[in-house]
This record gives sequence, C-alpha cells and structure tokens, in this order.
Amino acid sequence: MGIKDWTNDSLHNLLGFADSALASYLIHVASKGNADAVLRTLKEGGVDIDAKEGWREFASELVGRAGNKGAPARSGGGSASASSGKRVTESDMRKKAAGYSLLEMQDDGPVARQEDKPLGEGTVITKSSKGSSSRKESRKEKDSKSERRDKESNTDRKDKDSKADRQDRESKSKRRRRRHSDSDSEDEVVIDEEALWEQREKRREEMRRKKKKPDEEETKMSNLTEEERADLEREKDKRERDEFAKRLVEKDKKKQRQLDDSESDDSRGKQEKEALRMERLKKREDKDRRLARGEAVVLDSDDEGGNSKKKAITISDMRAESRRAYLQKRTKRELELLERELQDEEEIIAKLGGSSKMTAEEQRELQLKRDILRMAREHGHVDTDEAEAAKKPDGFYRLPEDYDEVDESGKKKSRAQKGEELLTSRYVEPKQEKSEQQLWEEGQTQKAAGLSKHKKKKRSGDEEDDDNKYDFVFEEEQIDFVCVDTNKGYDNRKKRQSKKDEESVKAIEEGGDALEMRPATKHEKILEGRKKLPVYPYRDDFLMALKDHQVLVLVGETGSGKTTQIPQYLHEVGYSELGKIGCTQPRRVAAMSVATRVAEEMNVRVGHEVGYSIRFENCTSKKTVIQYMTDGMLLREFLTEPDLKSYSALIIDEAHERTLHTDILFGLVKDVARFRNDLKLIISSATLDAEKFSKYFDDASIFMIPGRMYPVDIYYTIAPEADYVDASIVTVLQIHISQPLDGDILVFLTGQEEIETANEILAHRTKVLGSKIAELVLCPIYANLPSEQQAKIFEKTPKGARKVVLATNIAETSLTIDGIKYVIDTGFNKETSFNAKTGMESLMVMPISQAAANQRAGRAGRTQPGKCFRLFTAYSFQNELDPNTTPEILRTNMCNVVLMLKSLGIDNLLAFDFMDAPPPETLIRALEQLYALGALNDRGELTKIGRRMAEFPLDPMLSKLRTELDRSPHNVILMVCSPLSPGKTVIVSEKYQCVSEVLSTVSMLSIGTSVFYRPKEKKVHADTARLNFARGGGGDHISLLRCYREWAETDFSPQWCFENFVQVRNMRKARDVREQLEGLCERVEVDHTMSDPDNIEAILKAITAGFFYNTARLGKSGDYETVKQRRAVYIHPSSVLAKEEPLPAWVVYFELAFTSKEFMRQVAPIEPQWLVEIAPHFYQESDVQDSKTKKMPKSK
DNA sequence: GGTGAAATAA
Repeated sequence: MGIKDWTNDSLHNLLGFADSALASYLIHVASKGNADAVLRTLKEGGVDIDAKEGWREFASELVGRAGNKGAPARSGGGSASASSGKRVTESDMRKKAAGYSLLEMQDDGPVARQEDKPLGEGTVITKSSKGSSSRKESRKEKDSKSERRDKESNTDRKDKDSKADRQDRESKSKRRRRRHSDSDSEDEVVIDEEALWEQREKRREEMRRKKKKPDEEETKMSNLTEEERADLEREKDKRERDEFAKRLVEKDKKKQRQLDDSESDDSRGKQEKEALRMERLKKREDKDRRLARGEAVVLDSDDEGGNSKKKAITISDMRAESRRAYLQKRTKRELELLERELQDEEEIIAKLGGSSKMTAEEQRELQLKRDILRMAREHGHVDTDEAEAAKKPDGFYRLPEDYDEVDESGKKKSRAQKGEELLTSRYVEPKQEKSEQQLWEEGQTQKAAGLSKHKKKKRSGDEEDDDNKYDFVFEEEQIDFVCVDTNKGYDNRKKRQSKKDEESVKAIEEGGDALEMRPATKHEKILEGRKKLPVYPYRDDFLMALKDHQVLVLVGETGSGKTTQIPQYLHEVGYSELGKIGCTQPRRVAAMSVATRVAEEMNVRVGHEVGYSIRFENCTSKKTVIQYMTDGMLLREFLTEPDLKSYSALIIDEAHERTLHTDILFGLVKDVARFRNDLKLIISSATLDAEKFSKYFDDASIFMIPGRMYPVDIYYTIAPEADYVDASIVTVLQIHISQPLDGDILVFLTGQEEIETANEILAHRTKVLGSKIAELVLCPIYANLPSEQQAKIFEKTPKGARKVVLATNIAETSLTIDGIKYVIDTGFNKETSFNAKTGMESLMVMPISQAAANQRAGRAGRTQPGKCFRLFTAYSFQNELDPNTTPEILRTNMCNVVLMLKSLGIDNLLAFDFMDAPPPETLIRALEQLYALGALNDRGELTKIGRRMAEFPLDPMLSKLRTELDRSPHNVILMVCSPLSPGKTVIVSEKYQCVSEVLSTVSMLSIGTSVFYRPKEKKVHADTARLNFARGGGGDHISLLRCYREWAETDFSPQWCFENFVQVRNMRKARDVREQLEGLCERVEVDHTMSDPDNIEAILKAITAGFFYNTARLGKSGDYETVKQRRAVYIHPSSVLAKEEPLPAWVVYFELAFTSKEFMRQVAPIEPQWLVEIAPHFYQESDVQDSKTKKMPKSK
C-alpha cells in the first residue's frame, strides 16, 4: 500500500495504521505543529521513512489536522449527535471519531510515557473497518496476514523445520478435520462451513508459527514458485493421507480384536509391534485416564508378544472357534431357559383365567418374550448360515484378512486406500453379511406400513392374519393424532408465480439443455442455478421497487435465495459504486458460508469483492463491495461510523429472529435512514409478520418472494400429553413403523439431558424390538456436543434405515438437515428470562410460540412434502401459545445494550425508538448497574471509563463491582482497560505477578461453562477427568486454568482434549479470546507474559479483586448465603467443590443462575481477609469476622 | 441429593 493512500485517508484511519500508542503519540507531537518532530517520531517508532516518499506530506497533513482538534474533543462524552433524528454532519462525525483518540498528552517521549501518566485515555482508538485492516498490516506479526491467506502451501516448509512430534500432532489434527469434511460431503452448507473453518484454522496455525520466526518465513515464501508450492502441497497431502490411513488401520484393528476376542496382531510388522508395545506401556501408566475414556479395554495379555507368528495364528483361530462353539451352546441354553419361563408363565395365566387380568405392562412383557423367542429361533438359521460362510475365504472374517494382506505388502499407499475404503464402506458391510435378514426386515417394514393403513381404516378390507403378530409395538400407548391443517406453501408458490415467470423458467431450462451439448464450466452451472431460484423472476420488480422506496420489507421463505441474490442484484445495477452493500446475519457461520457462496457465484475470491467480517476475523479488503457480517459486528461499526457512510445499501437479514442485536440495529438504522436519503434499507424476514416491520419503518412497502417450501401436514394430539419426552419417543416409533421408510425424523426437545434420556430409551427399545423394525439411526444434536459427533447428523442415512435426529432448538434456525420429512414438536424449549427486580437470570422450560412451532414444522418441508406431529392439542396451539416469541430484548439484561447506546450518544434511552421497548425497570436497573460500575456519572452521562467499557468485548453484567479508580495504583490501566470484572481481574493480576495465568482463566470463564463434555453414559469418567484438574485445590477457576495450561502444553492437541473430556471447539474459542486479551494487554503495556503458575493464592486474589461482589459464605445450616444480600445460594453440582469435604467457608463465584435452585457456577475458595485487603471500600473488618468462620491468622 | 439453550461482541 502506498504512502499516498495514507495521506488521503481520514485522520481517523490514519491512526489505525500504526500501533495505537505510537499513533497517539504522533498526534500529540503533531498537535505541537512540528512536522519534523512527527517525522522523527515515526523514525523512532520503527517506521522506515526513508524507504518511500510521501511521509513529509503525511506529517504536514497530520500537523494540520491535529493542530485544530486536539483539546476540545476531550469532552467527547455524551454528544447527542446521532440521537433522535438530529441530522449529523460529517464534521460532527469526524469530531466524534477524533474524540476517541485525540486526548490530552503531557509528556514528550516514549520513555517518559511509561513512567508518568502518559497514555491516559488516549491509547484506545476506536476502529473503523478500514482502520483495522490497515493497522493489522502495519504490525509486524500480522504483517502478511492477507498474503498468507493466499499462500497456504507454505506450511510444508515450516513443517520441515519444526520438531517431529509437533508435526505429528499437527498432521493428526488435520487428518481429523479432513475426515470431518469427507463425511459431510453430501451437505452443501456443511462443506462450506467445514472448509472455511479448516482454512481459518490453517491460517491461525501459521500465524502462531509465524510469530516464532517471521523473517525466515518471509524469504522462503517469496522464493517459492507457484509450481513448487503446488508440489509441496501435494506431497503434504499425500503424507497426511498415508498417516491417516495408518492410524485408521491401527484403530480398526483394535476394534476387530475386541470383536473377535482373538489376538491376531501377529501379522503386524516388527516395527509397528514395537511401537505398539511402547504405546501399551504408556497406556498402562495412565490406565485411569484410559478407563475414563471408556474405550481402551483391550489390554492384550502379556505373553502374546513372545509368540511366534505361526503359533499365534493357530491359537487365535482355535480360540475363535471355541468361542463360536461356546456362543452357540450358550444361545441354545438361553433359548431353552426362555422357553421354559414362557411356558411357566402361560400356565400361570391359564390358571388365573386368561390374560385379561394382567396389566398392560405385564401383557406387553409377555408378548415381548414370545417374540424374542420366535425371533431367536428364526435367527438360528441365519446364524448357522453365517458360520458356514465364515469358513470360506471371503466370508465372515474378511476384515482381518484384508489387513494381513496389506501389512505384508508393506506398501503404504495401498494401505491408505484400503483403510479409506474400509472407513467409507462402514455402512455397507453389515448389510452384505445380513442380506437375508435385510430382506426380511424390509418385508417387515412393508407389513408395518400396511398395518398402519389398516389402523387408519383406509383399507379395512386388507386385514391380514399375521397383523396381530406385529401389533405388539404399541397396543396401549399409541398416541392419536388428528390432522388439522396443511401448510400450503407449495401451492401458494404455484399460484403466485405468474405465467411470464413460468415462461422464463422454461426458457432457462431449455437453455440449460442446450448448454449440456458442450460441457458447462462450474461457474456457468452456478449461474444456471442462480436463475432457478424463486427470487429470480422477481429481480426486476424488486429493483424497481427499491428505486422508488428507500426502505423495503422483504418477505421470503427460507430457500428463496434472497440472502445470496439480493446483494448481487444491487451490485449488478451499480449500487456498489456508491458504497458497500452490507448484509447482516445473526450467526457467524451463516455470514461466512453465505459470503463464500456468493463469491463463488460471482467468480471472485472471498475477501476481495465479496467479504465477511466477524469477530476474530475480518475477511474484507478495500475492494470489497458486498460485505456480509454478523449483526453485532455492524453494531460495533456504529461506534466508529455512526452514519454508515461507507454503505450504500444495507440488508438486515433474518429480521424475524429478533435477536438482541437486530433489534438495536432497527432503531439505529431507522434513524440513519432518515437523514441519509441515499441509503437503501432492506429488512428481510421469513415470516408474514412483515406488517409489524412495515409499520415500524414508517409504513415501508412490503415485497413478497415465494419460497421453495413443500406442504407440511400438521397433526395435533387429541388429548394433552403429560410427559412430552415419553410421548415423543412413542411418536418416533409410531412414525417409524407406520410411515414409509423414505424420510428422517427430527425431534425437538429442550436440552442435553432430555436428549440423552430419549436417546437411551429409544436405543433400548429398538434393541428389544431387534430386526422386527427397520434400523433407527439415532443422532443427538445440541450445541455442547463435540463437533465430530455433531457431524453425524449430516451423514447420509444408510439404506433400509431411518435417521432420528434428537435436537434442541439449535435445529430450529442454526442448522439445516436435509432429508427430514417428519418433525416431532414437543412444544417446549428452554428460555432465559431476566427479572429486573432481583437482577437474576433464570433458565427454564417454557412453551414455545406459534411462530416457533411453525418454524419447526417448516423444517419438515425442505426437500419434500412432510409431516409435523405436535405433542399438544390444536386448542392449546390456538389459545395457549403466544403468537410470537418474546423478543430477546425483553428478556435479557440490558446492561450491555444501554452502555452501547450511551456510547453512541443516545442519552434518553426511554425515548429510543425500540421496536418493542423493554420495560423501564430493566433499563433503570441497567443504568444503576452501569453507575455502580463507574460507567455513568450521577447525571447519567457516559464517563471516560464507560467509553472504554463500550469498546471492550466483554459483558458488563459479569461484574457488579464499583471501580476502585481513585485508590488504585493502576489508575491509568484501569481507565483504559475498563473496570469490568474480567478486565479488572487482568489488571490486578499485574500486581500479583500472574497476568498470564489470569488471562487464561478469564478467557476460559468468558466462553461460558461448556468446556467440559459430559455424556450421560460416561459421566463417571468425565467427572473423574474433570476432578483431575481440581487436584491441588483452587476450585473451578484454577481447574479451568490447569485445563487450559495442560492443553497449551500439548501444543493445543485435540487428542488431549478427547482424552480429558474437554471440548476442542470451546478451547479454541478460549484461545481466540485469550489472544484478543493479550493484544489488549500489549496496548496498555501490561506485561502479559508475567507468570507465576504455582502461586494459587495470588491468582485467586486477582480473581477476587474482579469478583469481590460475588461472594458467599457458608452459613450455620450448611448452605451458602451471599455476603451482600444474604440470599441462600448453592454450589452448582458441576462444580469441583460440590463434593468437597469440608466445604470452604468463603467462596467467590462467577455467576448466579436460577434453574431448579439458585446455583453458583464456577466457584473458588477464598480467605475472608482477602476481601478486606482487596476491596476495603466494600468490606469492613466486621463483615468478615462474625459467626462461626474461623479467623485464620494471616502472616504471609 | 443434585446439572448448563441458542447465539453474539475490538
């Protein structure tokens, strides 16, 4: 980038180019009117001013600008420029922007800055998007970020330089990722996301390595030609695949051994054997851990290693043979037993006088036994057949032979291929074995389908004799549904589409045929696809409408293509020449994947003409004309660019979801649109609730685009169900046997626990029914599930089986699963609500709204006509459910929102134009809290600290502490870094010499509580793994710290996470946050490398300094009560302190949440004396020495 | 004796 560019940029942007401290200092120097001094400072600051021309102009311009604006901007606080429709001039904006940065400086040089009070508040510079990208480019470590994006192939070089073990780990993790993306190949969206994620991870990985030796890399990179790079890439790929396959083979072998109970590792190569033995030794050492994983039970006997190859084969064969014989014998015995039992029971029944006296439960059990017996007998034949087949060379035991062959050949590549084949053919294998059984099962399904028709009395004449045989599944507990209405989305589409449209579509289709004559390029195909989207026929109409109206409400069902197409249309007709076209999304992945898709359609690279910006990742450039972003990101941009000057059009997508951020955006954007007549605004929503949006935006016109929905039949229960989990399970089975086997089932439940329960019960019941019904593939999905298991829901359903997805409302909006034809809606979800009076958040199971129910039903009609079974009555749908979900803005703590609005200059919050105004109490509560935090003064105006807080990406709600601003020796830093508890904790940690530790802890805390994975079936193991981190004391906070540290020590190994029941995904998030905070620390010159890992007391003290408000002590009754309000609280059962004996007398907690009780989450033990020491304005000596708490003599 | 829904933010 040329220097000239800089001089033409705004002052604001200018500041972004260098590191902030230097920039501030430059301003300061410039304000004294000496351009030479500016140049000198630049030189001192490490800028190579001799290399290029233009710095002198730069300096003089800087002097010119800074000279005028330095001092007055200091008052900057609550200028009401953007509020209440007042027109904002550009100079206002500039002044405001400058207000963040041009603050009084007192000293003269970088050295003095550190001693005195130099940084003041001037160090934090709010950023515009341009500024941030330029700043990044100026920093050395981030220097070639964009370049790196293009040149990923260089990783290979670096690999060679790095240590072998590290390399291994990396490739492992890559392999793992590769596997994911492979398995997802059917699902378009997932591919995108996975690929994006992969790319992103790669980049990060490189960046981290880059940090270690940047210069070397630079040269190497530039020396490589395109070809060399491609070669390296290929080579690396190959190597990775080989290793991957090797591992696969190893793994499958283990599994096989488990299955066969034979020790067939004889065929392994010598080397491998040795390695394996070593591995085994290692494994034995941490047997606990392995047990915790619950998979590693195949510890081979010790003698096995010494056996010769030949001998081992015979022995293992013999063993297998004898086991088979034993199993047969055992089966026979069991059968006899069952038979006898059944006979006995039947006799008893006969004596008692028929089955009528039995309870339903007993009858079912009896029936079950009968069927098991019958089935087992039928199976007998199959088994013998299989035993026969096993003796043939390519019969039953094909798998191990494959491996032998592979091992002997010694060719890595062939092994790789075989391994992969084996992996991919996983689903086909059993079917080949059981082809007979398969046929039989299919027959059963058909019969079941016939049966259901009979039940519906549509074909009463078809009654067959053997119906009763299969009737046992639901004799008693069948739920009756009634079909009330049909969602006619599909028909509507047909009606709405005019003749002209049909013609055009036809023409396109014909054109498509013509194109097939010569092979169409990928891009051409994509363009064809674009024309087939429902939105396409409306293109011109829409653009006309937009010409006439500034604000449009766009209603289009999911799948109409509006998110991808509308921005392109705008671009095509030249809106992009006036400024960027922005499009907001509520979710990060959505922003990323849509941007990728659109870039593909436009045949450009992501980050060039089409880009996205989300937290941690700004993938845009100066060229960017279509920018996708998360709505929170646009909100952030308001801070630096309140008039959104760089945008010519703005699309607020998924407006119907009414997230907190969208709701605030509405208010801001409406305001901006009033004084910027050239800004086009499109509010895009999926529901017909557009009236409300239209009204809000001064009766904006509504533009409808039909979706691509298929009709969904809605069924309600006739009577209300008492237990919706149980009801949903019954319904699943009911659908499974009564409906044709051509669509998957999606069940909406409320949380992890319910999902696991349902999963368990379903698994059990299908097991009991055995092959009487077709196979059910159970796929649980919730946010806290490890991603590799989440990926399972996108796997294609094997033939002859049916997939059942058990989901939370994550499946309602966040992800789309193809092939769903049946939706079971329990009618509930979990919802937070905020009680302004007590200031407590609670998370409880609540009935959903009608809109949410319809959204859920819509999930059944994505690819084909579907059915939705609602486990509530039509009456309660009409009369008991709210029409719409309460917008988030009415349910949450407004602290953050208020702070942000205040920092945008909106002083009168009650007058802010909310679409749904939050209750005044909530606002008042938020104001109070912010006052207590020192963010607002007693007139309700934003303080300097408040301004800093607004820029800090952490929630002010996390703390309720009063700042200690006047007393702290760390005044300066406190001011800059905001007094939020995590922020404050970081600052105080400097005093206690443990910044590094506290940074880790804080980032772990900030990502929430879901670091540890705890599946129901392995909860004991998971708990032990977790308690391992607690060893050594220090409560949850220190456990989290240990967890992060250990992970970092393994070089962020995913394998380590797996072994310790830790979620890789969330750990990565923590790492991102930590990096962000590190950057902050650098900026305020806190030495974040300061570390004192073993001084738990110091770390806890630092934490207490941030959270001293959140303390509780053990009362006489054995329960805790908060120190301040004396409210009874309990340690959350997930805490490592929950079972500790004796319980610590005083604790500090991270958050309080009401679920079934008032639980403290993330608890750490403290000494009461610390409170007086750390927060003397808050705690007196008398507070900490009453009741039975022993006073510990403190002598450090 | 007892447990966390989903997303976002320089």
